[in-house]
Amino acid sequence: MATASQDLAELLQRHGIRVTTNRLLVLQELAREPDDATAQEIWGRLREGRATTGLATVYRTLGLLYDAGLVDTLSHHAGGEQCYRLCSETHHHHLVCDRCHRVVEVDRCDLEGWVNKAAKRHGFIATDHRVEITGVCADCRRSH
Amino acid sequence: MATASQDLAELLQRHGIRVTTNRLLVLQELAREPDDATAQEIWGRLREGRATTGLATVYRTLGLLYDAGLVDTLSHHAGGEQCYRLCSETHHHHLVCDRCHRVVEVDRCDLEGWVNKAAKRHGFIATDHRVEITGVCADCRRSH
DNA sequence: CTTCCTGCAAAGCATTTGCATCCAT
DNA sequence: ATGGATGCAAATGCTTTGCAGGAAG
Repeated sequence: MATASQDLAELLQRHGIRVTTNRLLVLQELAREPDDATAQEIWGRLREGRATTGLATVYRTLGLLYDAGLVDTLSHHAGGEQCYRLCSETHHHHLVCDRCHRVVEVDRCDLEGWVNKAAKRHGFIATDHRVEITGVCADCRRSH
Repeated sequence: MATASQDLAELLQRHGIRVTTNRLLVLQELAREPDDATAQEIWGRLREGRATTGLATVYRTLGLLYDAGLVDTLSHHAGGEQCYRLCSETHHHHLVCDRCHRVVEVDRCDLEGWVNKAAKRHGFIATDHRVEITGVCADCRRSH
């Protein structure tokens, strides 16, 4: 049986990214929790452990993972810190809770038709699209 | 007949924003061209004219206009400079050209049904949504 | 007159980069 | 071996803030 760490290593290799201790640590941190995290948060958590990883390395790694399409970035607080989040490698959208900032992926996307029509109406040819739905999640609704 | 400048002044007043020379200048600059602009670009253009407006004032003004819902912000280059753009005050979405970065508003949005269904599927109650379609505009397609 | 606005310079903060060293392949 | 990865510190660049003087109601 493959360990989680081996899975992550393979994930990197599959994307032509050299496997290093730091990269696995960052990836593990991203995989650990469903919520998103800033570069500085991830760095903080690594330092709490025995890791000596530098902040610059965390940024470099996140950039790499982003280019490979393994993480999404969301900017909750416009202009502030960027949030990173491990994501599925297929087309999907985001559902963000206004209160707790939890992010959930919406997988089934059947908007291609609508998107193409809207684009065409303005002379565009659509190549991609991105939807972000904001609202209140079940937990937050219940707890108030 | 009302001048453009008077229209802009009324726009500010209607939103409870004090009318000042600088604010009108920034608003005029935003209104002048359909493409979006960064704070620094706007500042540069004002300085090319006779204005002595400070960069800080441009930022303060844009923040004000944003809070009032008069401008949208887009961040093309994640983490880089923020782009501002005068927008209609009603619900709409964006169509962004990958090549020239032109932004067009998509007004008719009939996605509420889809959005609510997607949110409900994950236990959310949707309060808002935001769609960004990327593609290639007619001009860019023609010129290549 | 009083409150808010503005310009300037300085501060703040997230992110990037230079470089010597170290590690993966 | 050798090219890429890393830690650290310094640099960068966007944005915000403090403050004294100026404009709007």
